[in-house]
Amino acid sequence: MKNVDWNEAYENALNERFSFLFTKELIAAIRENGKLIEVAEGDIIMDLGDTMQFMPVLLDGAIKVLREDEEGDELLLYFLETGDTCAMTMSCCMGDRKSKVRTVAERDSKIIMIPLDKMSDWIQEFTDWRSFVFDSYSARLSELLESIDSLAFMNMHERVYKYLKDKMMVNSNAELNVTHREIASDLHTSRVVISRILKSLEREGRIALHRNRLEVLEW
DNA sequence: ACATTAAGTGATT
DNA sequence: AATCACTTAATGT
Repeated sequence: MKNVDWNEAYENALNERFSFLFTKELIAAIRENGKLIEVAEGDIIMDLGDTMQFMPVLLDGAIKVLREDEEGDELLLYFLETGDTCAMTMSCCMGDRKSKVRTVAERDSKIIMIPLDKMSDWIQEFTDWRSFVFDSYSARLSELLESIDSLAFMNMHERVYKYLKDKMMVNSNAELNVTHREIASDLHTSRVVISRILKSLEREGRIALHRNRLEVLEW
């Protein structure tokens, strides 16, 4: 995780990706106040208990958001994609400033960090910022409900397949660099169970298996 | 050649 | 679906 300076390429990316969402004035304010960071795949961006000082806006890449218990067992909540922001930070603005989730870079990503003290100002000042914040909050809530549904109503077989499809979507790649162990950890089950399910998906011709890698053939 | 790590599988609960 | 126990396969040193 490293800080980078704004340059033309980043400004262009900001303009391109957000011009249909944000006004010129807001984009200028983001450019003025936002700090840029780059993270590499696998980097932990925020961990449990970390104090939030910035609201992250994903400029490029993908991030996975995980819950963790005392023993270190994880559960994937959802993925964030370009243009998304973290709902945890928003709840932090309303009181508790400690993160209750862990965020890990799913792939190399670029993030704009907005200082939290801008949040309340901007919500009053820019209607487009206000919509963005509330829309993001509601989108994250929907995703959370979706993950509760899959946890409560889907069997492991379906959950694994959904996981693969989601992962494929955020990486825009049908080839996934992932181990059985990692999937097991994200879905909070054992490696053996994942291996068996993946094997049966392979027999159905829906995926191809390799070491440290698998390919989704049908979706 | 050897160690380490990932993945496959039968048996049991 | 989870766990154990063991095997096989791939990869690094």
